[in-house]
Amino acid sequence: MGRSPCCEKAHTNKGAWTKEEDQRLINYIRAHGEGCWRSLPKAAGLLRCGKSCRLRWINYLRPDLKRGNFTEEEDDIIIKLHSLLGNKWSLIAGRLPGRTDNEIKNYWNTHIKRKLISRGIDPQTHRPLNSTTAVAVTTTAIVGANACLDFRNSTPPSKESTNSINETTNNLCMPTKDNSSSVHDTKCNSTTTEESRPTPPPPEEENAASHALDLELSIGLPFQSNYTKNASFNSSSSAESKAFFDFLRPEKATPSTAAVVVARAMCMCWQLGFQNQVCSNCQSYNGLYRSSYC
DNA sequence: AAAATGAACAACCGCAGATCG
DNA sequence: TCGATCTGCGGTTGTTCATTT
Repeated sequence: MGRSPCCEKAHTNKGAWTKEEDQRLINYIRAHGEGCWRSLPKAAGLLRCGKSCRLRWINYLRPDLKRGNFTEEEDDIIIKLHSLLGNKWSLIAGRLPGRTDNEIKNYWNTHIKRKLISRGIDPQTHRPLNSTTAVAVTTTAIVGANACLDFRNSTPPSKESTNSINETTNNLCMPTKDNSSSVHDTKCNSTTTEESRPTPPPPEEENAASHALDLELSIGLPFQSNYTKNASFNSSSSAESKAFFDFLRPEKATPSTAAVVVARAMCMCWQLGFQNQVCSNCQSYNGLYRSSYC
């Protein structure tokens, strides 16, 4: 069957945009707003594919873009979010106002990757480069546990996994003083097996992962919002898993969805900025409940 | 000064999910 | 319910600029 091409390729320009093309696109969007990228080129008098127009606008012409170098703080946020989300550039970009997914992706590939490697950290796994065995074992363990909160998988949580998340929510926790534990220590109080514990990373990784960084992913909402108080959470609710993914998209997230999601997926230690100490509840440094709860 | 090399960034491509009729 | 279409995402490629030899 196959799909029709997004545009008539024979009559479209490719390559770098000219100033005139940029101006036409800006003028059109100012007058008519975004939307219907397919018909936009013709309407705006551009010999470009709709996708190309969209990309140009989003990555380069949008007025709210923040150009210029990334700050150290942005670096830390990107690293932290990447460790949670993987290559979900659009989600990461959603947490960095003024930055685009493409920009972050490029920046990751050209700067941060190298930075992490020079620190002896695998940029994909965020673990020490020489601990591949431990990583493999850990990964297996997590997958075996249905990876209930594996953000690196773009598939929304299954009903079962959402259930698991529910069971671990609203538990206030405070960090322990166990500073001897590693960043990724998995002293899970349930079924995590001994062999699933990863090798403790070197102190350097702690910096890289920036555990002390409070990203305010909770948007500062209290747990006891009306939603969280009153809603009878049906763990198999698709609305809830939708809320989770909406949360990761700021333009879609509402205060209620954010509160719900944070309450369900993140431990309180995350919100309180205790990520530099192992938490007695979630048993991790990153505020994420371990998959062993699943 | 010129060529070679590497880094940075813009843009393209193909795919998957969402939406609509 | 299903197919067609649209949109957005992530990976990859191509081009430009800077640095090194």
